Amino acid sequence: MPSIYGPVAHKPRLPSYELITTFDQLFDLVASIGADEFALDFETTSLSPKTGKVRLASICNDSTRALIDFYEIDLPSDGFEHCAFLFSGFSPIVFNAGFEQRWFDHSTRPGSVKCRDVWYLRCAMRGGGRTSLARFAKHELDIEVDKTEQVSDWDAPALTQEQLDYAFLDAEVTWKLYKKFRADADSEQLRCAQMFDDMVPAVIEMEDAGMAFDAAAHTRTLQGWEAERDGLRVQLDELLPDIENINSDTQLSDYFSKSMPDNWLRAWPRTEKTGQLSMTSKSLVLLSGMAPVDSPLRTFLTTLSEYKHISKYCSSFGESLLKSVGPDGRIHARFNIAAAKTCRFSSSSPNLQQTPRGEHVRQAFVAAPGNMLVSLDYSGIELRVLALLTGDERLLEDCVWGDVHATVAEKMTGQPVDKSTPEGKEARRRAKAVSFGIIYGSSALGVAGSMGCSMDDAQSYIDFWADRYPKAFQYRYDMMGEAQGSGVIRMVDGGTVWMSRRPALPKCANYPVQRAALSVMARALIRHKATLDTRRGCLPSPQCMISLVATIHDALIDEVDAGHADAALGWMRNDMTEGYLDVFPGAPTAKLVEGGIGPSWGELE
DNA sequence: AACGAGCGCGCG
DNA sequence: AAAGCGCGCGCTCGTT
Repeated sequence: MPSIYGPVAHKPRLPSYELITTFDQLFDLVASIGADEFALDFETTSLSPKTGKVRLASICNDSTRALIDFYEIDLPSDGFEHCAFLFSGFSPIVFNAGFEQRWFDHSTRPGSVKCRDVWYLRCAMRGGGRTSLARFAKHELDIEVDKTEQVSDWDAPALTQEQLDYAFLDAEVTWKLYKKFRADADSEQLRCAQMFDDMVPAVIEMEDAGMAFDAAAHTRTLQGWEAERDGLRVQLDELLPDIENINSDTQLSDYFSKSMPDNWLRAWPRTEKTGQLSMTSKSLVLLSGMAPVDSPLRTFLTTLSEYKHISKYCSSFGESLLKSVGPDGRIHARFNIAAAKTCRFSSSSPNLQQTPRGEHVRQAFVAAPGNMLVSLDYSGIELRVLALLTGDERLLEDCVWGDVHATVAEKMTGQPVDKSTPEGKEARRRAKAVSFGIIYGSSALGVAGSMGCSMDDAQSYIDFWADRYPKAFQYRYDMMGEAQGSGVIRMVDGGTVWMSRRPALPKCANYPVQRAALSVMARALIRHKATLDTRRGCLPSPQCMISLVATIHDALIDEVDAGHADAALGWMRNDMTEGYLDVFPGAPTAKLVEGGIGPSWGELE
């Protein structure tokens, strides 16, 4: 078949590449790559294999530079579908592995091609984040990648020279980036990068499955919020009719700056950048406490706080969540691997990780008819991994066999804590704030701020903590020392995180802990995906559902056929336990996970 | 009209 | 320099 592009020879103005238009050429190309590493990039006619095709694949390493046009390949139809198997056993280097992986999995046995992500390699070496290939290339290579062709028509019978060049450039840039980071990577960092790569199949499963959403029930919930919001709005308008937009913190700040006496303005917390009066819920409650009981001002401030709360639900978790529901009645959120600096996941479109626990939002995330949701979370995982990272026997013992917060509370108050009394609950809550302060690297100032106590009291609480858990306490300073000495901190999974020139204690203290918790979840997720793949292969009826649907930092959620819910819970418990042991071999597993089964996210027993 | 900064707040 | 970690998103407001 003659090529519509004419002679394959290429204009020299850009680094040349071979245009592949026949199956034989492709076969030879793949054979010539052999075991060598190579970068790969697809141009596709849509974002999903369900609705589109792979038009181009560009391949680049030091000895091979090729661009494959699958519309030209001399096969009956849809070239890529029939050629993808040629890449079985290969591990292409890509940017944004989830994308290329989906197309391979659609056309070959899932997992037979395992994409490796150059961005995850960078994350393993420097710490996580999100970027585009263009920004990545600009920052690391100072190469400008013009992305205007990215959204061009990749379905056109004949592609323009610009389209072809752009397509190849992405693979070339990916290869250059990979070489740069691979040259500096040590084996531990590579082990970490592989962990991120290995998470990709689980993430694809979660994103593709989505979570069923009861839009009708949520619409009723939203109507309730809106009625409450509108009622509060009427009250606010009656109390302060001269504020044009009650939703504007700036206008509120201006109003109070003019109308309130100086002693109020001195007490009123300010915002960080612009110094206007803070309108946080905390500030409003603080200020309302200064106003006389039943005064209009007090009523206004408390009502404003309530109004802002319910407005938040309306704007962030009302219509926008309903709009996120796909044609299949499910919400397909994204789970972004290593998106946080600590390489924790982030979630977006929508951010499932910020779904409110209250106001019946989680009840709208349901299992489809005939299914149940199965969920477990690691209990107190951050304190637990802190104990394991530091070898603090007493902290570990308290995490595993006791109640850390109650123990710290007893230490702080000098009295036994009865969790059934309000005093006991309050003491435990305050102890929890201290322990979190330690994990976050707080100073006495921070602890005092979060607990609403004096600096002296806060310091004494911290001293109690340091006395009981000396190794865990000392760890924070060890990590700061490591950061100051080397500029990086080595994480438990082998990855490293670049720290700023003068690293602050809070970050040095927290990053390794937050990262260790992520590592545990990552190992659990990888194992659980493998378990579900195996179990699905043994099911009597193929339409019987067992799927990962979400991870919320320290929790996993599956949706499963009701008849398999108990079994799935057991598999999940085992996978989460083994994932934890992958990171901390031999660690105690008692009371490690808790959770249950239910018809919705909000009703798990 | 589009964009970014700033703020606030939901979650772990 | 700030000094309790990590996110994403909706809103307002000034700039382009």
